Amino acid sequence: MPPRTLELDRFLPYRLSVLANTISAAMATAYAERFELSIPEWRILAVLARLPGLSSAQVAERTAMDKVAVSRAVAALVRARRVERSIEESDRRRSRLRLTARGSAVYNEVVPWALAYEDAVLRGLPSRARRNLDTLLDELQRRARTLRPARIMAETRPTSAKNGLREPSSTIRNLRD
Amino acid sequence: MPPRTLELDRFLPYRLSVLANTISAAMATAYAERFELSIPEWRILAVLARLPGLSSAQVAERTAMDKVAVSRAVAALVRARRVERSIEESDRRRSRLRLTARGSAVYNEVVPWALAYEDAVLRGLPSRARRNLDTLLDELQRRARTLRPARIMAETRPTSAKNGLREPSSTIRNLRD
DNA sequence: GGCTTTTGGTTACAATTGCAACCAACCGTG
DNA sequence: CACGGTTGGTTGCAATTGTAACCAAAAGCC
Repeated sequence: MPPRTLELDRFLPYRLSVLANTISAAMATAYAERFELSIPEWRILAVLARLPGLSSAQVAERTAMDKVAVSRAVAALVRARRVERSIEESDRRRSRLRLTARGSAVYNEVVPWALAYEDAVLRGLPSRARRNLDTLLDELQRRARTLRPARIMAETRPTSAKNGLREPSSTIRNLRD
Repeated sequence: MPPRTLELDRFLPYRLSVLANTISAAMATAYAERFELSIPEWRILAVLARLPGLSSAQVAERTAMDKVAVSRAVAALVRARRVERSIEESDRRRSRLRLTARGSAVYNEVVPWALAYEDAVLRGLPSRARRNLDTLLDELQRRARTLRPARIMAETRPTSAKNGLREPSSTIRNLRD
C-alpha cells in the first residue's frame, strides 16, 4: 500500500531538478556576466573544442540539445565570431563547425573556471563518495533514458491496495558504499 | 595545471542537468496527458496535501519555485477547482490554500504513479547505493546553495599558463586510492 | 531521368518563463 | 494618524524555449 502522501523534498525527480537548477543558475549568471555566454553556447564550445569539424546535428547529439537550440546558439556564436561555419563539400546541406581563435580563447578562459566550480561543489567529498556519485549518475541516466513512463503508469493502479507484482530486481553489484 | 579540454559528459553540472531533464520531461508528459497537470501544479498539490492552509509564499518556499510561478500555477489550480483559496483574516493580503475534494482526488491518483516511477528509476539499486544517493544529493544541494560562484571565478586565473596558484581544491583530485 | 522520401538546418509562431513594475494591506516610527 | 518601508500577491512585457512548418540538398526507386 503506497503512502497517502508524498514528501516532496524526498522525491527524487524533485530533488534532482532543484539541484540541477541551483547549479545551472549559478553557473549561467556567472558565464553570462563574465563571458557573455549562455549555457547552450558554452556546451557547444565545449564539444567543438574537443571535436572540431562536427556538424550541427552531431553537436546536437553530443550536447543533448535539440536541433533548434543548436541552430540558434550556433548562430549567436557565429555572430560573435567565436565559431566559424564551412560547408561540407560531400554533402552541401551539412556544415562543419569549428572554433575560431577567439572562440578558443573564450573556451580556454571558461574551462578552468568551470572546473573550479565543479570542484568547489565536490570539494571535501571523500573520493569514494565521488566515485559513487559518478557511477550513480551514469546508472540513473541509463535507466531514465530507457524507462517507459506510460508503461509504469499503465501498471499502476490508482490509490490501489497494490501488491507484490514488482519486477525482479536486477542487481548492480558494483555499486557499493 | 588544468586540462586544456573538458569532457562535457563527465562534467557534473551538465550531467545533472541532462539527468534531471530526462526525468522531468518523462514525468511531465505523463502527468500532462493523464491528469492535465503541469509540474508546478503537481508540486503545489504535493505540498498542500501535506500542509493544508499554507499561503502562496510558503508554498513558494517549499517548492523552490518563485512567487510568480506559484501565483500562476495556483491560479490554474483554482480555475480547475483543485485548490481553494480563502483569505487569512489576521492578514488580509495573505491567502490560505487548500486542496478541494477534487484536488485531493487528483493527488491521490498521481501519488502512487509518481512513486512507482521513482521506484522504477531506483529499482535494483542496492539499498546501500540508494542511501548513498540520498546523502549525496542532500550534500550537493547544501553546497550548491551556499556557493559563491563569483568568488570562485575571482579566484580562478584564466588559462593559468603562469602559476601554481591553484586553490587547495586541486589536491582533492588526487585523493584516489 | 522524374518522383517521392529522408535529412540537415532554419524560420515562424505559440507557449513558458523570468523580471520588473505594480497594487493593496500591513508595519513601524514619529 | 500620516509617512516611508515591507511583504503578499498579481499583471504586463520581454526573453527563452518548444513545436511545427518549411526549404534545399541528398538518397532511394521505378
